[in-house]
Amino acid sequence: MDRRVRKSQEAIMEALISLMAEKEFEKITINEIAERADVNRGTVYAHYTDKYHLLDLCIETHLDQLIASCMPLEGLNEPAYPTKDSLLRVFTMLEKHTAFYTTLLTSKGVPALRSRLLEMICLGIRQQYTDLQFPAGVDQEVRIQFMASATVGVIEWWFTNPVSYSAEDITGQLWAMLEQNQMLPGKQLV
Amino acid sequence: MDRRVRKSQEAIMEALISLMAEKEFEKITINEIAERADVNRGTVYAHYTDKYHLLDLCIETHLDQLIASCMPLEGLNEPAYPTKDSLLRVFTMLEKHTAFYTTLLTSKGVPALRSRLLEMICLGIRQQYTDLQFPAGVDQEVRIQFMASATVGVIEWWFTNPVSYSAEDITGQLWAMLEQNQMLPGKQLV
DNA sequence: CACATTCTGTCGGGTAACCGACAATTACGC
DNA sequence: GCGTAATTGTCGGTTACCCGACAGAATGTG
Repeated sequence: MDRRVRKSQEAIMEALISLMAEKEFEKITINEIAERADVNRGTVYAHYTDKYHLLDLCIETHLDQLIASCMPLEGLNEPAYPTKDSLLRVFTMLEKHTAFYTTLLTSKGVPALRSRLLEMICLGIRQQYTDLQFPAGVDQEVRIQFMASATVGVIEWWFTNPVSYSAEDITGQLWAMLEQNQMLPGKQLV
Repeated sequence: MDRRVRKSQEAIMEALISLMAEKEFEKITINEIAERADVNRGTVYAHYTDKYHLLDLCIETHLDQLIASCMPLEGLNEPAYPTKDSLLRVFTMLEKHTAFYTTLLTSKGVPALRSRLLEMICLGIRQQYTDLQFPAGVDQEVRIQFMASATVGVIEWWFTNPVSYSAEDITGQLWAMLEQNQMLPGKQLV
């Protein structure tokens, strides 16, 4: 992608996030976004039809990064199913964009991120677990919904609560709980 | 100035400073500068003939900012001669660009900044003191040189020493010494 | 309501940055 | 030494951004 396009988009998205931390989404104007991004107003319209479109792509971009971060690393002999390392990579990415996630998870009137996040995590789990054996007795889709909801809940709590664990800490705790509930195939496979 | 020009120049200058904090000036290449600035290599050449030119303009830009910061503020009834407030503005500006000044004042082989800084301060003092009475017995140019050298020395010490006073603190101390040596016209005028 | 102000979305002309390529020079390792 | 790689400085075609202007919609203030 052209260097200029990337810079403009990054600046515009960052501007929106920083504005959303100050005032509610509906009160934000394209003018403000352009000004904060230090970009001509026309440039905003060149990339996005309106601020709703911008918000959508903003979410999409961050979730894509999140997906990429939990993909098994090539050359490191990582298995195709989730590991504690891949989970840590996700939380590290979340931590890196704290401003974005705290804003969009707490900002009232814009619950768009939470549902997209849950959706994304379900999809990720479903893909990674497709070839694996699970303990019997529970429908696989129910199990996936269970795990995804629990994970999203922990993420939300992590961002909205003043007590701030590090990415390593929270990863360790979440992983322990998932293991404790025998919802990871590790024990069957390793 | 065109928004794009400003952004490019800021990015390039900042890249040079950050590189100078890591390696000596002669080892730095245009490629590295462009890469760090996230700018096409051609853009560097569009603004500067070579890295020496870039370093010069870099120094010039920062000194211009410094000069602007010590100008008497309009509308605040500030006198035309230096005040403690104007000195504080200078140190605040210095503090704001700590990375630049510490790098350029400590980096061996590039004593360009120190001499330009002394020169600039002499000029500033000479201009601001042009209409004022001084205690007799000392040539005015000698006095100016004395004050400027002392000031530059304090600035150098401020940046190169691990003990870090705030801009307010160091301003207070320097002002006290200048007053103590009766080198400020304040007592004669006020 | 009338009025002023701000915001919106779009357009066209101008310009700076991008990118890839090039030959010439310098730096480096065998 | 000699060959390879990196750096330098320049160029031309392409693209994205800037800027000012515009009419229409929305907002808000008397």
